[in-house]
Amino acid sequence: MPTIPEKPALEGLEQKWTSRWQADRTYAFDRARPRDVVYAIDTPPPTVSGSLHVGHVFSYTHTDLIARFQRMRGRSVFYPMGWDDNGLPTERRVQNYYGVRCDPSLPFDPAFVPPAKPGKQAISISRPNFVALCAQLTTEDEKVFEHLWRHLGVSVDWSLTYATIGRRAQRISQLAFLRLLHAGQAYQLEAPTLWDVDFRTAVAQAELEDRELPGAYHRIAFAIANRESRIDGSGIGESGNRVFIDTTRPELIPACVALVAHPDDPRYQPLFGTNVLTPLFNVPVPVKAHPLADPEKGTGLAMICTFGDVTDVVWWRELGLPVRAIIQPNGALRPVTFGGAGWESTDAASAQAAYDQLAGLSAVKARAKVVELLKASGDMLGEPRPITHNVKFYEKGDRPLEIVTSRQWFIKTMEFRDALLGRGAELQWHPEYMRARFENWVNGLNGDWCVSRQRFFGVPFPVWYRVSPDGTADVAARLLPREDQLPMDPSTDVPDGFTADQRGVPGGFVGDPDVMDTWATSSLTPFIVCGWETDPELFAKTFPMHLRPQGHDIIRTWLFSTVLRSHLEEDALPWSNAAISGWVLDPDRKKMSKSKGNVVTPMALLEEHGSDAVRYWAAKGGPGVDTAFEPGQMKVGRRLAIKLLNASKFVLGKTEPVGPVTEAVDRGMLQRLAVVTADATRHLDGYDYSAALRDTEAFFWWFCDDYIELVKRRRAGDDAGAASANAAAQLALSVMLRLMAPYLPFTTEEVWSWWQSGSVHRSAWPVASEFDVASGDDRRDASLHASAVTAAIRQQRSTKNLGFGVPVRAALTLPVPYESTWRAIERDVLAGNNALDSTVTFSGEIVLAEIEPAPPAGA
RNA sequence: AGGCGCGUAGCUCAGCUGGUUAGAGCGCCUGCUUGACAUGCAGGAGGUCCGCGGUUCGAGUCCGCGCGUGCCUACCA
Repeated sequence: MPTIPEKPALEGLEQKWTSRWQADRTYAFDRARPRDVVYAIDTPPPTVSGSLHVGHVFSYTHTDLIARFQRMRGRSVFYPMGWDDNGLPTERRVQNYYGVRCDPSLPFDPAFVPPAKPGKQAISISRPNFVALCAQLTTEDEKVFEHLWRHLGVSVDWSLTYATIGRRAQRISQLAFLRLLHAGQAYQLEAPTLWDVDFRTAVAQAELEDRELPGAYHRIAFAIANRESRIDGSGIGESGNRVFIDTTRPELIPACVALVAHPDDPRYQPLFGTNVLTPLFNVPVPVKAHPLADPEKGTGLAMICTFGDVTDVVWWRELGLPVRAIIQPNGALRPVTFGGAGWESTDAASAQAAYDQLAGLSAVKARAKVVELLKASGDMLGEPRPITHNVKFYEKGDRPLEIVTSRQWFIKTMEFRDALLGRGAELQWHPEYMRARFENWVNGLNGDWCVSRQRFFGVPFPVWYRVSPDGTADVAARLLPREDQLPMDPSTDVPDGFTADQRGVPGGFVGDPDVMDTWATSSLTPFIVCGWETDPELFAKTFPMHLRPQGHDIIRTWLFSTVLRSHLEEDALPWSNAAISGWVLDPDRKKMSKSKGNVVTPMALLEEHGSDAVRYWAAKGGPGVDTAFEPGQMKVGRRLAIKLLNASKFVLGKTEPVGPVTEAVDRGMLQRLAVVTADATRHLDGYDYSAALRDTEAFFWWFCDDYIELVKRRRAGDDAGAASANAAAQLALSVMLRLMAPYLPFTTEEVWSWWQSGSVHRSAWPVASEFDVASGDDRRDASLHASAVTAAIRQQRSTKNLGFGVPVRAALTLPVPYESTWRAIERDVLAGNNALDSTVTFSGEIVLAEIEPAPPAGA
């Protein structure tokens, strides 16, 4: 006999079942099972120092739907969770939380304890102390995150957790790096690099974002050094001995190394090959021709600086120009001496006088100063013309990126572009069209991947250098650790053959000061979780993995870099499927974001509506589809869950007698459910969880509103008809609970526990053979006809204002095909509609009902 | 500027390979204590399927053009 609560409710189900699942290891991965039944998921490790938002709940639910479906289909689901604690967001949080800053020159202080409250002045601490604080804080954050995921019902195996800064991740990151280095696929190069002047670190192309910024065109005169080359045309000064450029960055005039125009631009033909003089500084610079110069833009003549933007880098490289760098890593203009090599000027004294007013200023302040100087010298035509333009920023940065020449580590990507496109074609995308995002990105790559960051809380490069007699690092003389020494930190570990006191001294060694880009570690999540190079047995069973779920915003970063690393190390795709979730949009159809102040705290949301209700909303947002944040949908989900409790209570409230399923309405119901099951299975196999939910949900409501209403009186008896109804209803309930288990894991588990042993989440996904008790004929029409006649009678009741409590007589006109089903459904239809009797004629094509109140009993 | 989505009821969305009078839920209106559920049930109103062309016996669905909207990429002179 089922044990059913008097008043079933959703409240408290999350607590009850999360602890039970944990105790029973319901979602534990069984590594003893063979590879062909494993289903491995590489789920995004959330940035643990960031805040969780509704988007996380949305997309992690999608992943969990697939995980639960695959588990019920008999797969051994490998579903680990990671924490992305590596990198800048954590550093920032630690700095603010404790009021500290990292100074790598300081020695480790084992006695350091952070202040209870951050002081006004940031305390400088050593790198090991700083990293320890990062680790401490992220551990706290991880607990909060894990609690939320458990509360949401994500069926992760929590014994498989990893952190991207953890020992395991560090070892694999360093090992993979050394392999790339040995293979010649990682290299170090001194090159112009995108640089954030606040974080003082290099950043990669993938981390850029454009922001619209107000700016202004300044029309600036360059003197034509050779007076013979007179030219005409627009943009050229009337006097003929000056040419004009438009620039938004006049402060870079001292860094100008050439002017450039399109080779076919008639206005500037005479200038090509000649020199002009920069204003204020009188530095001779050549006028070059290059097809990238746009005749339509500005005056058609551009100033090439080292370096104002990425186009400058292209011009500089392709035209073989010298470097005249003025922006320092901190963003300030560095001191320069005019007249010396590389800074030749026809008037060094006045150049120096001008520049001395700029040195030490930030770019923005220097700009204002240069404008002032240009106005005074008469080299600026008119006033600056305000424009808005897009400027490249580091996605986490506050000031526009500069381009600074520095020594950085790179991983080769450019030579693998075609191979990566091939991998993108090989990968199954859900939805299919997301592949275009990947191809778009790969086709647009303009350089190898810069992986070094001048930061602290990250995986160090496992490299030392010999120190030259002059005390500087000899970057050509690398000292590498053995693989069995990993993970290591070159700032504290000592290379073989050296002693600690040789650090930094001539003839000694020094560690590479940089850490890896977070994506250099995050791109290895399949390796970290599958035990690459550490657990060959596990690796063979889980890699390549089956599913990478993620948002479309990180296709260019996470997905791309993971495909690259897997291609380089294993010559394979890291996973066979990528399921891409959409955005969560606010009611104005804008992406939910903190800055808009429209972010809802996920935990509050789960507590308000219930986890199953929130999951329902998330599940309705199909793969890749941007979905509105809609509490209304969560209420619908909640109603569904409550309805499931109540309907289950009703079905299980009377389980006897049971017998063969003989009645047409029962058989038709089961036959329809068999179709629903097949459809839902097919949809989920294709990662279309929302379509599967739609089918299942629609059937469930029909089951409640029509089927149960039709058979509840027959079922109340104890004859063969009741036995048929009981058997059918219980089978249907079992199937529906399992079909809904991935979506409503708490509710379905609760009901399952009333009458079944074990977890519904470990039960078998319904299959066709379960419906054999109703096979052999096709009674689906009978069940549909019963519904149609019921609808017609209900409409009459409503029109004539006859409540259900009023017994009626019905005169029915039914379409001819009903002749074959009517006899089999008549009893249920009449009972289910409180109709005492009926007269029926078969004609026409639509169902017509006329009803009148039946005479009172005994009349 | 290119690429990719999207545009269907007041709102949020389904409508697969083209096939009767275009669907669901929410909201709205009108009723109903019917023995699981008023956290419920029944009924109803509500649509030029963005526009214009084309293919077809037939187009919400396929093709072209346009408009609107969102994202990705490019655009820093």
